[in-house]
Amino acid sequence: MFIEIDMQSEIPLYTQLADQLIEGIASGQLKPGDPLPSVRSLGADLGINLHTVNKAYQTLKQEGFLDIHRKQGVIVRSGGMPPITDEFLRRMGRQVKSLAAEAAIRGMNEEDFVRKCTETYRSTINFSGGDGS
Amino acid sequence: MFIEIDMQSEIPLYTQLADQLIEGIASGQLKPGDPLPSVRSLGADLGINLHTVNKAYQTLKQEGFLDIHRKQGVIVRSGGMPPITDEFLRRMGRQVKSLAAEAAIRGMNEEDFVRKCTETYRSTINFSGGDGS
DNA sequence: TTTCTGTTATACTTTATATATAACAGATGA
DNA sequence: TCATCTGTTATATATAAAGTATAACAGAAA
Repeated sequence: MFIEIDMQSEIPLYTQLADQLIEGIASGQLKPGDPLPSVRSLGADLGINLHTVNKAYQTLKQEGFLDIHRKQGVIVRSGGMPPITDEFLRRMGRQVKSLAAEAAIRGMNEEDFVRKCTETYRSTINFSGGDGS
Repeated sequence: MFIEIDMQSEIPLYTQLADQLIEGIASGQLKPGDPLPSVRSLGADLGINLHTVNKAYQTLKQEGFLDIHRKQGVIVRSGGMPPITDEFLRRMGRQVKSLAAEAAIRGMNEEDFVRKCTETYRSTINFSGGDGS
């Protein structure tokens, strides 16, 4: 796996894990139907508890990014990803607003702010593992 | 004050307060040199403890957005706001990356994502209280 | 039957968040 | 001088979040 956990970070471990799984899906490193490691093996790999892994899995299952079957285990959802919701737009708006305010105070103008957001979006969805087939 | 605290939110109270003060500075509702309410009066106004207010004030003082003098009390920093730092760029990059990944998965393309960021930046720094003088 | 799976349950520790109360020293205004 | 307000510090408490540890269960697979 490509997951890297920073034990010194102030960001909760299960949040770091869930974020990186989301980013893996967005970048194409994880494709619909792809199996994920078991909570025990991934926990052992990352050096964290299986319940911490399970909390990340459950969160992403609840939000519709993962499916968990008795047979196949944990897989990336293959029946279509969740759409844009009002809840997501509100959450994105709140976080971007907070960042934009601090950026503006620090002297970052609209052009630079938007450029940074654009570049970040592109670097997030474009991963070298993708092929043009 | 224009501060509104949501007691039901999962976001810590001192974070809500600090965020809204930052947004007040960015929008021009709070200008350099402007005095802020005392920790006791603002706490009473918002219905929260003075230590919670103090934690928000201390955080913003530490980051360079506020000054606290024995005489003038708490005021918006008038000697120049903190610049763009590597730490800020990293933090912004991390948060935008997380949002961009989820947005892309949910079907929001680059154009819509960037538009939302642009509109949010503009609505953050443009406040009706500003005049063109 | 053994092994692996997700899941649930219980218990525990540590940290973060928030409040309550009190006290102190500097500054202010009557 | 005296009362009041300021930020600040200290102590204590309560609650929740985060993370770990251990165990057990039932379904599936070899």
